Amino acid sequence: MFGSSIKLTDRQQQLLDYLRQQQRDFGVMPSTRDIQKHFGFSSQTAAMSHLRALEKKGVIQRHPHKARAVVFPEDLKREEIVDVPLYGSIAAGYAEAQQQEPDGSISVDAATLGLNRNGKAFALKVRGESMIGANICHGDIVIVEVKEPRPRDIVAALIDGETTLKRFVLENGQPFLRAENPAFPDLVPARELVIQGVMKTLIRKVD
Amino acid sequence: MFGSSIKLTDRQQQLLDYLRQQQRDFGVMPSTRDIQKHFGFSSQTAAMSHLRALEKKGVIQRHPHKARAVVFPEDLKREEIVDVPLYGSIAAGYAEAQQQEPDGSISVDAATLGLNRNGKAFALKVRGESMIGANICHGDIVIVEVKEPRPRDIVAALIDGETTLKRFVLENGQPFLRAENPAFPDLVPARELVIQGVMKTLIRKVD
DNA sequence: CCGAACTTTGTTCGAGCGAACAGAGTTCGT
DNA sequence: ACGAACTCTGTTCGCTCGAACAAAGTTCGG
Repeated sequence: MFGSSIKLTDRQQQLLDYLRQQQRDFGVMPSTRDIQKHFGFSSQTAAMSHLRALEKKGVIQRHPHKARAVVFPEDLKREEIVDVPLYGSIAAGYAEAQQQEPDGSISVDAATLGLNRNGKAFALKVRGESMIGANICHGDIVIVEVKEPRPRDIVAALIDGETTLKRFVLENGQPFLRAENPAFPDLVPARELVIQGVMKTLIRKVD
Repeated sequence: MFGSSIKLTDRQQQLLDYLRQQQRDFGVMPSTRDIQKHFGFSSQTAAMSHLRALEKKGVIQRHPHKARAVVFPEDLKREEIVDVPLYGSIAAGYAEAQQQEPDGSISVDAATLGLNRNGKAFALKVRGESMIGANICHGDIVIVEVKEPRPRDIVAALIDGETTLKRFVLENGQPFLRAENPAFPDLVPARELVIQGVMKTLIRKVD
């Protein structure tokens, strides 16, 4: 992408990997003494020199006179990340509070998701082809924000004790759900319509 | 989701927001003395107590006896995040090295993307309906990994000085590109076929 | 072969920083 | 009105940690 392609020494690469691993595993950067011990240096100065070298090559940034103050530049440029729990399916009874165990988690920056940290959201794995007319396929992952739907929104709704994706339609003051597939009938709610949220984003992984 | 719903005091929320903001802006956590100064406390102990309270409520974790060692639990559970540059379009001549300025950036965890830090990738905004048969719409964002395509892969290819998305097909030893839309003809390469990468993931934002 | 960059040693200094303790004012629910 | 939780003060102790300096061994390209 740019000038970061200045080559690193073997040792410098090792140090960088160590920094990254520590940050991932503990969330905190090692001090120069931590580095010294990990690499078996007899002096912190060795660690210091390497950090200085890495900083000169632009792969890290440092805040002078602050402890454990090594930063990766890419982390600074990054937007805020939000974590969305992924449910393979949502069982009945958990319509309001998602108290189930997630099947995993999806972490994306808020900007591409169109969400903020406050808005509750979850991800749902699509089953079946009932929304194929909206180009939503079996196996796709849909990010759903918990909020009131507007007409024509695609929503996650609780039907027969199972969450499915449908389009929310309002005709003559009567709300109902419509599949985007001629093979599926409209669904007029028997009693009440349990809408769990509104689709905001779609993610599809190809093999 | 779980017990993190223990309510925070106003002051505790302010402190948490401050921690988050500092981490975003500088990549480093504030020390107790930084907190003290920021809130105008006359003693660090106030900061200490609040940190302890936040830790007890589970919204932060701390590494005892380490400097600036406050961690957000969600950051620890999170998978590795990779940043993918987004290009609205890729002009000719930049087929190999993406030396253009990105129109933005997408940050997603590696697991969701199916990529690792090493593999080069970029994101592309889809224009037109030529892949509608594969349920890829105008306006979708496609993550493309730079690598050799296998037959039947969907690829980003350079055609007439512009990058487009097509299916890579191999028939009788002859490679060509096929749109997933009957209104578009097959594209047999005049001279050579410039494949920029293979589609790995699709992201669609709905209004 | 010579020098530049990389790598490591050994030591000292002083500010950074978490931790602890005793005490007290404030808010809020019951 | 009583207590619990929240909030803040003032101070001291001692490890943590970055920084600096002088020196030298190692690797490697030209």
